[in-house]
Amino acid sequence: MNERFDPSRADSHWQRIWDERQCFRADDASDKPRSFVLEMFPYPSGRIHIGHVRNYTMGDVLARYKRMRGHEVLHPMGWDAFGMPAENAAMEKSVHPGGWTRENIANMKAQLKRLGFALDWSRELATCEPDYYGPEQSLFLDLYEADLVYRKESAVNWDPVDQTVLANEQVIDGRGWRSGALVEKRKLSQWFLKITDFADELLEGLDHLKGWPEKVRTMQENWIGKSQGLEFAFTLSDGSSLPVYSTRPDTIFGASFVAVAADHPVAQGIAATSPEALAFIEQCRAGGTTAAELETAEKLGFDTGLTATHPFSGALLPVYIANFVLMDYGTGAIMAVPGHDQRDFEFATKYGLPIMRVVAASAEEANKPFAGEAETGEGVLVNSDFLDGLGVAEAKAAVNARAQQEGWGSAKTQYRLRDWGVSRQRYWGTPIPFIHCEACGVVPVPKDQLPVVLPEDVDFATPGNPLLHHPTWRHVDCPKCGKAAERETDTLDTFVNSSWYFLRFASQPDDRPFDPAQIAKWLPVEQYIGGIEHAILHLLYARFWTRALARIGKVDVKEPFASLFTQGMVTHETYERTNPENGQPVYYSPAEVERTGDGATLTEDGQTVTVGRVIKMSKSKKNVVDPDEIVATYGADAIRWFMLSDSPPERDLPWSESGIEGCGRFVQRLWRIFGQYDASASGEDKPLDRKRDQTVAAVAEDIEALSFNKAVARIYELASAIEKAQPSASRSAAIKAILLLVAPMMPHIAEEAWQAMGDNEDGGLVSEAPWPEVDEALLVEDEVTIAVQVKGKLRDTITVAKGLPADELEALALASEKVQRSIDGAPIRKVIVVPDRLVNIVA
RNA sequence: GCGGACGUGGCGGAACGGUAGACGCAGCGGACUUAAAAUCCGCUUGGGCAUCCCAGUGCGGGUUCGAAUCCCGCCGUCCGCACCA
Repeated sequence: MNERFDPSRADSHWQRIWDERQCFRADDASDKPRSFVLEMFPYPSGRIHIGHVRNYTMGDVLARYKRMRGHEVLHPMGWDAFGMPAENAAMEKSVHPGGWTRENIANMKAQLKRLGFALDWSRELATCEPDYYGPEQSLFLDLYEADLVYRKESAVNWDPVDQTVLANEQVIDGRGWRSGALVEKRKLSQWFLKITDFADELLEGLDHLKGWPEKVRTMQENWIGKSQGLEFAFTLSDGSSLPVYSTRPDTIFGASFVAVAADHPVAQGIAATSPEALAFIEQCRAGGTTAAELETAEKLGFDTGLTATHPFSGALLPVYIANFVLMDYGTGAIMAVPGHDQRDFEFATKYGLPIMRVVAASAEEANKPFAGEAETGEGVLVNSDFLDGLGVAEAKAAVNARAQQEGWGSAKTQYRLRDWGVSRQRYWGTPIPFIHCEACGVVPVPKDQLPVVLPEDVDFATPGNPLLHHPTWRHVDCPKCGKAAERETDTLDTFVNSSWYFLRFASQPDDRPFDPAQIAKWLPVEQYIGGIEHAILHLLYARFWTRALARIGKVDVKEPFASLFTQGMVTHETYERTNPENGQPVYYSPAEVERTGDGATLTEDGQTVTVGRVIKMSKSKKNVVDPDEIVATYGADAIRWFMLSDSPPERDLPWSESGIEGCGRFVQRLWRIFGQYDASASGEDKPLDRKRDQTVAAVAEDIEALSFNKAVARIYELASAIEKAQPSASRSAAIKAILLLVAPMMPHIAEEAWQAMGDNEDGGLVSEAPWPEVDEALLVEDEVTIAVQVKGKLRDTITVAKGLPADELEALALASEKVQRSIDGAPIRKVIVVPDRLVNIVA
């Protein structure tokens, strides 16, 4: 063996061998147990970033490990290739989105290959290709036939200067990001998927997703937001009826005003005759639209002059237009109970409206004043007529019953979840396969005419959707009547693309989206790994899409991902100086900076730069490192090892230059250990045998739990034990074992050493070798070290045979000189003995 | 504002309610070398500067023979958000 391991040669060598032998192709016909390991596929932005490397390394270790455990592993890769950045590039650099995207894919694929991932590239897919989005169109038509797709009016952000629809993120302070023009709300007829039909199913299904993090399930549960409440109508002073929804009907006697959303018909009606009301509504629309902005914004209202009659007391409650009421939830109108809802409390305080107590800790506290905030907890009803003395739950039931009985309201289950709007007024997406005919209306494209292919000859110089002003593409004959008609020019939300790609990975026939028999074999995905930012939307949409396909009999699986793991971000410290001219920070990249002990200097001028906080790597802060450069310097195994070391995978991983250097050193250290392998060595080293098998068993457990940092620590320990050992058959066995343990993590050096050891007669690869067997008997220690405490404080430790009875342990503990000194003659009151663990003497 | 999580050495972190700080990084000392790199050995929570003891897991309480771990109340940091009526 050479003295040093040379990754620049070995990496590409083994990557080529794996390719040639098609080591990682999944066999659909295999009768082995199956493992579908999947990481969220990347958007082809152009370069792999460190976060991808972390994500794919974790999946790769699991995939390679499962293969060693005798599983048939499906570990595919593809490209989430539709989306806005390609169109932005087209506008900025005059390149075609398709060309730009495909070039990025080629670059990133080469980068992934250099990292040595065990991927089945034969199943590679890109969502921007007709062989992917064509089948998607066909599935969309299936859902349409099943009445799960419909059209309705919905508002979009319209940039009047760029003549284009903007995404929320393109609206900055109410203005278009490019034009700077004030954004208008425009109503368009758009396509929706009936995800709300599945609200209960999706909620219910969360209970069975045992392999999902609790926090993600909670987030989805809150997102779906099932609530039980009362929908009832107020009679207004103009004679009309105003339906409201409340989850706290028990507090109805505490209602002191009624509020409607700015977009509510009542508000619109008032605005028609009141310029002040109109101005107020405009003001509400101008403000921020996110929850955080709205919740922290000052509560504002406009008194409409109308009143609403309280259904029980007959009191006349003022009706306000309020900026904190949402048109999208419930009926867009509320009964406001300031005493028991914080938002209502703030509003009532501002506008001097009554704040009444209707829930109290006890009847005696019926008139206790409020301590500056609403009380939303449990209690008994007070000041509430026939409800007095009831608990909150009973009172809700009583009010609901009365409303039902008297015919002015009824109990209702409400969901926060809204239907999924999938229309995008953009070019670079899946064309929605419909045709608009003046005579026949909206007509689906017949399946034998799919795919509806995006035209390549498009013009980005003209503002707006290129599909709209393409000279010929839109114009088709109606499939029904044959007269001239027009294609739908909206494309599908890219979340549709990612809602079924895992199905296409499992099966990709030419003539249909997938073969259900293959889906049944591979799905659900055994382990899905990706960023927490997808906790709600992507994961909920994928769950919905799968369930929708199951409902219409296309697949036999309801939940696509059996286990989910959400990884942390990769972070790095920042380097900055303050620009003396404008006081703004100027950031420097790690490559421009030299780290010196506590501080850092800019290489260019040798002057110091401030070492800033450790934050998520981002281009704007320049605290990024390029995986390619790391691979070129240290090799793929070192960067993979770094991704797995130290930080638990669900937490953030701080990147550091010294950390990757340490990983590079460990690669060489391993190489020296491998070099000590001697197949002919003899002699037994029992403690090393035990350490070896304990490590093998523990690392297996750690990998299955995705606790890679712990597995890494154990491998370090075994490495140290091997280095301290004398040559023996045991040492050679331990070296072989550690090679197999690191093989899923550092496959290149593992292959190189496997070959160099030369006792794999058939010339097999370590990538095809089985995981080492463990002698269960060796795992059991025969000696244990026991803690001896006096009054809970450690005073001594004693090493004894494992399984020693309690009375003997107690005697040994009391015999300890240190213990006797600590007891100092005090009477012993109690002795707690935990066999094989500790003795605690209470004196 | 609401929801979710997390607080352990200089840093990343280990630790079924049972020896806190495994393992890695950084640092210090030493060996090897003409020298450097590489490598190897040792030390590394704080304090009293004793093989001994005291304190110590964000802060304050509590449960327990025993708490980083369980409970209550604070403080701080991070993440998500579509006002959930």
